Amino acid sequence: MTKRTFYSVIAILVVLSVYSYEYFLGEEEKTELISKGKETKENTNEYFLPTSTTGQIVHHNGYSLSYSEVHEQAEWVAYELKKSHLSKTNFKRPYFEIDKAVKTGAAHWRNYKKSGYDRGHLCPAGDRRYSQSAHNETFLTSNISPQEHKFNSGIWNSLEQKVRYWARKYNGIFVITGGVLKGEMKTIGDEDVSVPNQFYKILIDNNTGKTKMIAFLIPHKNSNESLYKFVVSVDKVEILTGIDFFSELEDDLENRLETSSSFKEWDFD
DNA sequence: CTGGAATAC
DNA sequence: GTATTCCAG
Repeated sequence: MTKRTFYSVIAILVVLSVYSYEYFLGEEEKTELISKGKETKENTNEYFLPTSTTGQIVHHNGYSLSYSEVHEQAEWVAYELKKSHLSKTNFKRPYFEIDKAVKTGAAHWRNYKKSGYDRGHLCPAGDRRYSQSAHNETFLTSNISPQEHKFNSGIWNSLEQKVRYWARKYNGIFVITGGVLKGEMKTIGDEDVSVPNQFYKILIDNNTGKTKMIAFLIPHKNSNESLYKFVVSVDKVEILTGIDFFSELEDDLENRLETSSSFKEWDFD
């Protein structure tokens, strides 16, 4: 065996062992890895979790979130939307449940009843249609924020559909989304759930060889303007929210990508 | 797709 | 609270 062949065999063994190790991991152990932020894989966007300003990160199978007890909703929800996740299966909408994984107690859906606001999904049900459990998991009150119906079914819905389009086109993307929980906000319900004045969505594509990201910041009202008009730099969202995104990226790359508000790499159709 | 609400049990 | 049916952006 030549030296070169020997090293090739070693390389193959290493790759195989990594994959088999992961294969045999239970969900709990995977969650462990995620929370420690040590999971890195090739050809995937998984696990770009932002920092938490509230100190309460919760991991579900289909998404992770950072819960703000003060505002009774997540400051961010993060998940990977793989190409393979895209499905047209039509599940019946379940009832919203209180997220028991939120130790401080997530809000009850009653806060939203007759409030005039939608229970707006942060991780959309439409992104988790690959299994019944993944779909139902999005119906936790830690995954919703009060949204005007015209906003939710309008421009926000358009953005969510664009995300699915990009996930299909770019072979999966990683999504971070939430309301901007700052400043004066209206509240609804007995638990005073804050109504954000703006919502953001940040996408990173680490699959197509060249890492690219894009951020949207949209006022909480419907708009007929084109989506690209709401593109901002990731830095702007960081300044607004106090959340640090993509800190695991190499500093130069992080800095270069986060200061940019260019969207030329993203096909808007 | 995104959702609410009325009604009956 | 759950299930069904009907409704709107």
